[in-house]
Amino acid sequence: MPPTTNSVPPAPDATIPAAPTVQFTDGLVDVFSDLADLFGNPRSVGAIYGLLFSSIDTLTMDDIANRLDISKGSVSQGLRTLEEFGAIERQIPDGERTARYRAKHQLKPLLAGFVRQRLLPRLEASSARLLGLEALLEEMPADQAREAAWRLERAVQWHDKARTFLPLARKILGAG
Amino acid sequence: MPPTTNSVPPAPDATIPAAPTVQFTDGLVDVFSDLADLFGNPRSVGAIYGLLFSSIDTLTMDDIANRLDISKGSVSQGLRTLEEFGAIERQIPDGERTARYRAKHQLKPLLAGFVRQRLLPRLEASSARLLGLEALLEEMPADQAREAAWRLERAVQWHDKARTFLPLARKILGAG
DNA sequence: GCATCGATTCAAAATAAATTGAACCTTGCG
DNA sequence: CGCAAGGTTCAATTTATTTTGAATCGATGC
Repeated sequence: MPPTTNSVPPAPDATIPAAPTVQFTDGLVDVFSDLADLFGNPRSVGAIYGLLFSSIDTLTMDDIANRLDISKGSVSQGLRTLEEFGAIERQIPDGERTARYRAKHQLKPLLAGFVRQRLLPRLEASSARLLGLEALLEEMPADQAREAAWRLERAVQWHDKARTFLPLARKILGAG
Repeated sequence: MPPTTNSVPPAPDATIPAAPTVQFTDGLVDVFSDLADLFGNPRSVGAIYGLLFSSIDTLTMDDIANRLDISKGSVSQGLRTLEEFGAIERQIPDGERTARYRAKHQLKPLLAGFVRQRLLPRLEASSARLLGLEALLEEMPADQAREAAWRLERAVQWHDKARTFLPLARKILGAG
């Protein structure tokens, strides 16, 4: 065994106690990855949020990429998404050049941002499409038009209900 | 032009009026495909529901596969999903062998089925995972454990809130 | 029994989505 | 300026999901 090796030998007393903390973070990262996936977001977005959520200190892009073992590109995109949602905060300490990130630990911003950025736009696109179908009713034979009309109305009602419901949901859930 | 051709020549007066009705159905199929996708289901599931939703008559598997131009396999799977959600009804008329399907035109069964079949199981899996992390707290250094504990509690609270909220949402939305 | 029709299954193919990483901006500083 | 560090973009790749369709199942009637 060469005495001049560069490798860092395991320092039993110092490093072993860290393992549960690492596992804990990994667990939260996994849970948030699953949640992101459940709601139609890339798992990496959830992973980044989970890591920030579990971190005491603020983290840089490189910290995140290294810890999660994903590319800087993914981290950049994921952080952008989370910032658009309003789920995290960016800060650049005075005199430094690299940005540091922290998670907001409330549910409300995350939820509200997700609803605003992802859900509502698509719901509204569907609503608009439905309204466009109304014009067809006049061109249809009368008997078919009658049947079509109430189906269309039903679908429009759903959309309206969903659109008015989402802000309400934010309020009910948002207290956490 | 051979007078004995088999091809069906367009009968202007009879077929042209049908076009708007076809367009109408296509429109609903598209909208429901988008909604299915928005909620993490295959587009074909939405397309099938949209077609049934817009149809006056009940349809068979073959009707659906032909009209949407998708394989019987996809239709079989999509119909199963929709039946599990409770969004459609299957019936086999007396003396016939092929099943016929109709959409339930209420939002409630569709929503409730989706929540029960897709959302809750995954939320509960996450909750269980979080509880498993509690055991790690005891093995962590005290200062880290304190920080970890309230983060974990926060995440658990979200899950609990979401789980109790979903049935409520069903009630509020379900009236349509 | 056995032949047929309707329906389901699931491995393979096609398609869609996420991730990578190298090229490219942008900013701050000498 | 010109350089370098930090960050972003996006075409190419990898990975995940959906769809297909041939094989199979199961029920019905002969």
